[in-house]
Amino acid sequence: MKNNAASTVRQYPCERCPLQAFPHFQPHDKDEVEFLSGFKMGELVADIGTTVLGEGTSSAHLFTVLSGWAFRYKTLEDGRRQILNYVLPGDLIGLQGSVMKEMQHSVEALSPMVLCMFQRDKLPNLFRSFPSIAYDITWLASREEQMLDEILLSVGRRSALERAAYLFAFLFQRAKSVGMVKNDKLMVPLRQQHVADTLGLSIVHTNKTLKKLAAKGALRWLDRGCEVLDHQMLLDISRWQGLPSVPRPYI
Amino acid sequence: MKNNAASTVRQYPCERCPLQAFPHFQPHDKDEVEFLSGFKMGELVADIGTTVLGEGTSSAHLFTVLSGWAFRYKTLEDGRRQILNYVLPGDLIGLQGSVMKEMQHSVEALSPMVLCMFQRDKLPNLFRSFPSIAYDITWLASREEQMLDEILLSVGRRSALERAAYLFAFLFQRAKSVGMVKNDKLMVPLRQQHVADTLGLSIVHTNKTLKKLAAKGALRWLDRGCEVLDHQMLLDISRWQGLPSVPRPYI
DNA sequence: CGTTTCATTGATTAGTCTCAACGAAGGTGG
DNA sequence: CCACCTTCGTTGAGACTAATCAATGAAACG
Repeated sequence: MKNNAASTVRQYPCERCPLQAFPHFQPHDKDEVEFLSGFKMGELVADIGTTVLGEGTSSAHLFTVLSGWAFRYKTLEDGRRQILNYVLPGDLIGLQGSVMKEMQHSVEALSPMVLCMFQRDKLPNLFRSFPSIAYDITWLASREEQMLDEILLSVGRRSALERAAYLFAFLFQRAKSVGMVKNDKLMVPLRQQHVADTLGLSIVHTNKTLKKLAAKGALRWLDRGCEVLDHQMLLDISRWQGLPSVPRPYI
Repeated sequence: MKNNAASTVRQYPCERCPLQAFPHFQPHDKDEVEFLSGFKMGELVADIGTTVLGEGTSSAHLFTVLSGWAFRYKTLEDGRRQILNYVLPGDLIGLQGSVMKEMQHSVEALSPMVLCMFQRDKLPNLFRSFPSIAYDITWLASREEQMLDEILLSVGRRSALERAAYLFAFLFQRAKSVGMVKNDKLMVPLRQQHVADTLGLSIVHTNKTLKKLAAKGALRWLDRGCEVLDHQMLLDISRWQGLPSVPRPYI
């Protein structure tokens, strides 16, 4: 809930975008990099707990995550919160705010983050000048929808244990594709409250469910956050076949 | 589950697109209509129960609904089904299949439908030739994401009664914007099984929940389908403030 | 007119929530 | 450096929500 000061610098020129390093990220050609370089306004460095984008605001820029974790969420009037999805490097946020009137959800940092910041007014110009990048944006929007479809299936129809297993298998796969998995293990910077608000469960029942997964050796809960230990077991428990592994764009 | 024969005719030229009639649908200019006319391959007429798009297929065209109701869904291996969203006139379906490898969900007709069918290979060309239409497609993708966000919030965090009320308030608003609401009442062509699979509840509990809404006078269950009677009551019960009412594009 | 689909209802069980209390770790201010 | 406070994770008990099982009637379908 904090809204920490966030500095705006420019550490990574687009020619040396850190996202290039990841295997299935499709490279841009020279013209595109040049255009994006002008489209980019700067970088936003955000601390843990910073609200990067707030529901109801229309100001909003468009961001690509360069490093760090965040989550998207909505709340009901009485405070009940639902986490909609997680945001990892290469993900685009704020498109809703750019394309529609205003944001209908918020985004909060789970770890220190660096974000690449774009000017939303220039989006129509981008569509005119660089159809290939416009297509990439649509691709990313489509992927977000696909992830939401899976998450909704999970929350609606899987049992608590399956749901939890699905969540960590999902995060593992996404994190792996951006080089965050070391030694086939992953550290996820979440509180149990985040897990509960993702799965649509109470915090107490979430705790009991996580204990079961830990007892099976699928993961381990640490002081603040959790370590995914056995990705395959999580896939088995959730009966999920995993994300399609295809080359993906980024902007 | 039926896959009825579906005929392909061309009853509505783009210049006389039936979607023009709806108040907040943004009109296209002449150039756009001309282009869309070439982009359009024909019309698909689908019966109740027809699978318009199937999970795992990549063939898939891109469709805009001209009339009728459908729903998008995913299933788990053991048959548990989650309905992800409903599809009404003006909605675009099959974008995932066009942009990514293949469809990750299915779409089934709830009523007789007429769909406008586009050739997916021409999508990159559309992005090159008509950035304004490309932008509209992105707008529609963003709107779908926004709807999914709300539905996920509902399934994850609302009680059974609130969830059911939200569903019918949501359908009422969407249907109203495409002229389906007469006399402030709406007929929704659903079985209780559809409602259950949308809300993530069992059919028995869904039945009991719907009875409560009916007892309050918010809706009425008929032989096959339901009539929404009191939209305001549904809004109150679900504590939902409704969809933003803004002009929207269509293709 | 038999068969299937759909809605309905009651009884029982299972899963999840709420309430409550406590301990451990980390942060803060004196 | 210590004392206090807050946050976070953990656990048990009891209450409640929703699932499952089972049976029935009504309407649609062939």
